[in-house]
Amino acid sequence: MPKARANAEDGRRRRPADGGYARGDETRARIISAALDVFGTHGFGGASTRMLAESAGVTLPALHYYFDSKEGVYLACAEHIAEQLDGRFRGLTHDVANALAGAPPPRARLLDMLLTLVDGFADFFLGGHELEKWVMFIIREQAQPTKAFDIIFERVMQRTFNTLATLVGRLLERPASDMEVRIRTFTLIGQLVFFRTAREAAVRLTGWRDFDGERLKLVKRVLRTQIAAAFAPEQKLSRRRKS
Amino acid sequence: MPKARANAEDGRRRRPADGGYARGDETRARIISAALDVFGTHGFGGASTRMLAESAGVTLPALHYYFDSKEGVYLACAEHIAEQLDGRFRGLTHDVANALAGAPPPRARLLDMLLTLVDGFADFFLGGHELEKWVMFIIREQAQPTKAFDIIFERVMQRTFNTLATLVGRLLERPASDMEVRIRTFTLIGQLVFFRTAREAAVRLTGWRDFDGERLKLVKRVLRTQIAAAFAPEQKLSRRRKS
DNA sequence: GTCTATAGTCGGATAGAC
DNA sequence: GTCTATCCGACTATAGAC
Repeated sequence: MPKARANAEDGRRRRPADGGYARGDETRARIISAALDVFGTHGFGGASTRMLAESAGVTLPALHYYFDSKEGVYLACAEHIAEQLDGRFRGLTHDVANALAGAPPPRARLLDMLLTLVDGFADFFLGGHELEKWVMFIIREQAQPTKAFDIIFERVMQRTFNTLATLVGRLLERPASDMEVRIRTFTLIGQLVFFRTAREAAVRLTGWRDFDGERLKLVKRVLRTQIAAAFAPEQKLSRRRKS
Repeated sequence: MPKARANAEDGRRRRPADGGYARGDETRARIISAALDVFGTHGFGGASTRMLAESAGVTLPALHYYFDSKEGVYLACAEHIAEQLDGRFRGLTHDVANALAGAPPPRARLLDMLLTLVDGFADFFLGGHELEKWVMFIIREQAQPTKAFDIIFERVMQRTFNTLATLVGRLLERPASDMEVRIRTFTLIGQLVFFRTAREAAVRLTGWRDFDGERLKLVKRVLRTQIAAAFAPEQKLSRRRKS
């Protein structure tokens, strides 16, 4: 895939020295917004600069003016995704992170927080926001990670996962670093994300066209049931102890 | 992505009329084998015919001799994947399908079958076979399905999913067509597949390099625990009844 | 059946006018 | 900052010798 660039600022062109965020910034934003869509749908290799330009309603050289190269546009997309996801997920995990930092909440409260969190993630992953193409962007990066993956992983995934793992850990009375805790956290997320990564299969297997309204409610109910069962006190953990 | 072709046999060139599977069939197989790797890694757009040819150790025109076009190679890959997956999954689900066709097995036996099945799927999705690149091939198709997705869906996914759903349905005392049953089946698979689709994230979050040996055992143990809990008799289903 | 050579197209990127 | 026009390399695909 793309060659690394020798110069400057993640492929983004430096702003002119006279300073000031001129009208061009709106164009810049429009390019990124369109590129998210195009890259998300076709991938880096499948998207052409001409597609990107047309989709953004700008001419081809505009792309190279605002971003040094196609890769520059791509990385700018990754940064945009990281920024937006970070904001969104921070909103979801904010209360949990606070609660976990303070006095240990009772078990019922912990489970409640987890269920609420999963509910929020379900809205995010199953609903049809503008954000939906981003997931494919990220999934593709997992097949062959570029700098874009580093950006998103370090700025969003790591923190969000650790918050979740800490919560799961509390429920299992183990630290967030425990591997069993981390695996369980991972499978938990997997249940949700699969509706997005295997969306076409999901659509065909359910006969649904989307996952909104009542359908979303059904999915959430199933998830709650399963998670509540998985974290039922008697079922706390499997036999083996680590140390 | 690729334009549909007007002619012949899923893009595969008809064999010469003198019949006979000459030496060329070995070349053909080598091309497909290499192409699976290249398409799996780079996607359709990201892969070039030159890559395909070099990787297979053939010259460029050989590609067009055996397959009409780049798309022909791609579709042949899809057929290969469908064929192999079908074989593999039939092996896994064979006993289950038989058991479900006969006299209703006791509940404990049903759960046991489900756990065994999940074990088998875990080996498949987490282990590092030759088959590993295929998953990315399929995941990409979910973003923007082409004929390749139809091939794989109809030949493998549908049947495998329905077997699983039937089993899950029995455990929940509902038909395989019930939406709650299908959703639960879907989340079940999601837990497994996520280790492959989000492999890079999984690797970074666990610090593991692969999911073999003891690590695979840990993942399997976690899955068994969770599934057993989710299908515990008391936890049979959520409140609502359908009809 | 397999090659070399090449046609024809489209890709990313740039020059230079305005 | 934004455009038209264009370069040039890489791409898919084919023609035609062997």
